[in-house]
Amino acid sequence: MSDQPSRWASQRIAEDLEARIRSGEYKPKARLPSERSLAASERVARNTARAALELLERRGLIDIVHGSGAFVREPVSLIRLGGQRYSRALREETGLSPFRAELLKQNRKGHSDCTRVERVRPPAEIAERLGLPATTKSVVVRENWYYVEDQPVQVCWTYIPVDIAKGTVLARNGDLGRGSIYARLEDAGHPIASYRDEVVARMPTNEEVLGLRIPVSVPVLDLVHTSIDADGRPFEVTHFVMRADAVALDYTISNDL
Amino acid sequence: MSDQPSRWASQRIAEDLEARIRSGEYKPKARLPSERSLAASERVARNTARAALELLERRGLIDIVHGSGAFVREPVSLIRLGGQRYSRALREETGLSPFRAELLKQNRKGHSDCTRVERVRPPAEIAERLGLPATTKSVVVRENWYYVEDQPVQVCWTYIPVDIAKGTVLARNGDLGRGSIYARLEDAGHPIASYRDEVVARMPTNEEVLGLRIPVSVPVLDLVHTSIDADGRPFEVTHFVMRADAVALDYTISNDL
DNA sequence: CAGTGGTCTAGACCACTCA
DNA sequence: GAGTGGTCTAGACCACTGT
Repeated sequence: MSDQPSRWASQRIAEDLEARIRSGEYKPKARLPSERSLAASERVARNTARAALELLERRGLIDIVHGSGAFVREPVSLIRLGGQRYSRALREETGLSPFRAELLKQNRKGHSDCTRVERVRPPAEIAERLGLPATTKSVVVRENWYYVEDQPVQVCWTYIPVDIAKGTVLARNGDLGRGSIYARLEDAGHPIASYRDEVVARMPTNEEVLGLRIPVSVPVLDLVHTSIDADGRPFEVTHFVMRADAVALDYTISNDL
Repeated sequence: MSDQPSRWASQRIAEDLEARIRSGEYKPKARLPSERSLAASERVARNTARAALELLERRGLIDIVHGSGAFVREPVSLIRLGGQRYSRALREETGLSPFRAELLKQNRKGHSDCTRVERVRPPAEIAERLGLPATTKSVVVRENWYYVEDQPVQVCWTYIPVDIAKGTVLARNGDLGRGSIYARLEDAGHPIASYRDEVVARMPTNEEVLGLRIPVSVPVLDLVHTSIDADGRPFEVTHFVMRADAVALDYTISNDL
């Protein structure tokens, strides 16, 4: 029935600690024994005790903090981003942005923060998806950070062609008003008729580890969203980076036979 | 302009090696110096040379093989799984399963392999999505492995209620014929009117590392697909696990306003 | 400043690969 | 069996956290 004891000391110690975490002996946020005390109590070298803790960190059970200790990670509950989050119905019902509407639907607390609105030369992948020539010098980019219960879970950059954003609130950093960005794009003559979401998963870059405060060993979802109007023309591209242990995607799609 | 040299020897050595990989000095599949020879040439302890190689492995640049050496990883090119892969049009045009139709569209070589067809007690999440009572004793499960250029990139388990599969080729391990599984489900009176895809990303389990031959440090996409018929009833659930460095998802969705 | 994790050394023995 | 990576020891010093 039960597994044979692991051949390796570091593995055995890690399994011991894991069992004690799962049993509740170490609760979320509790501090595990220090490397030195583990080494003494398990009668191994400090490096071996350390290796055991690193195994648990890589498996996502604990966070190790330099100078402070190893702590049981709090379980995060998934926020599901539904494929219907761009619908006008949801927007008009709540007056909220897609993210906040989704939070409300799931009865979760959170907020978002627009940290930057400026004109930049669009990255090649963005210009291509907006149907702009590669030589395009300038698009409006809006950077937004999203928080669930004060934890950063998602960051995105929304790119809008200058001729669409120019002279509107979309080009300024300020309150976007009822219905948020997609309502304003609709005001500007661009309702979302359809959209394309391209999704990959990967490990976070160093910047993302710092910015999203992601524990090492947590991957990110990298999503490029392209909004398309009734004429089939793309008018907005948003690049999302999301903590994969905090965000799930949920698409319901009618099958065009 | 350039970064200051890294404080740590292991980091510096890793950056050195990375530069030499990117410059083409070490080409894909090439073997890097052994830990012992690196240690000697860099005048560090073997553990330090080893730590440098582990950094590169975690970043996905090399694969370390016990007893053999450290090898530059070959870049994998993404296979994109489009949201239209379930459409009857694509199926009838090619006569292929969604995966193989997608491969054909992208002009890639690959194959799939049905390794198991049997009756099992459905996991709770599956029974729930199929709209079956939690007490359901038996559904048909079909396990399939998918390969691109002979590399395993995806495994899935398709669950079909017994009353739908019973007496059909769906309950047997054998050629499913033209159009594959969704054509046979349609024959059985269940065309896909819509479907729901639930996507998360996570690190692979140990079993998945072995089965999909995933390098450590590559996450997986975990997708639960539910097919729904014209009456709004689910009739098939497939649980996919995909190598995230080999598979991307691509949904084009018409926005119901 | 005491205690924590982070990196490193110079060895040892074990497990695996490949000719 | 020679050479590779995998684990471990028993130390050392450095960097960071908190009181």
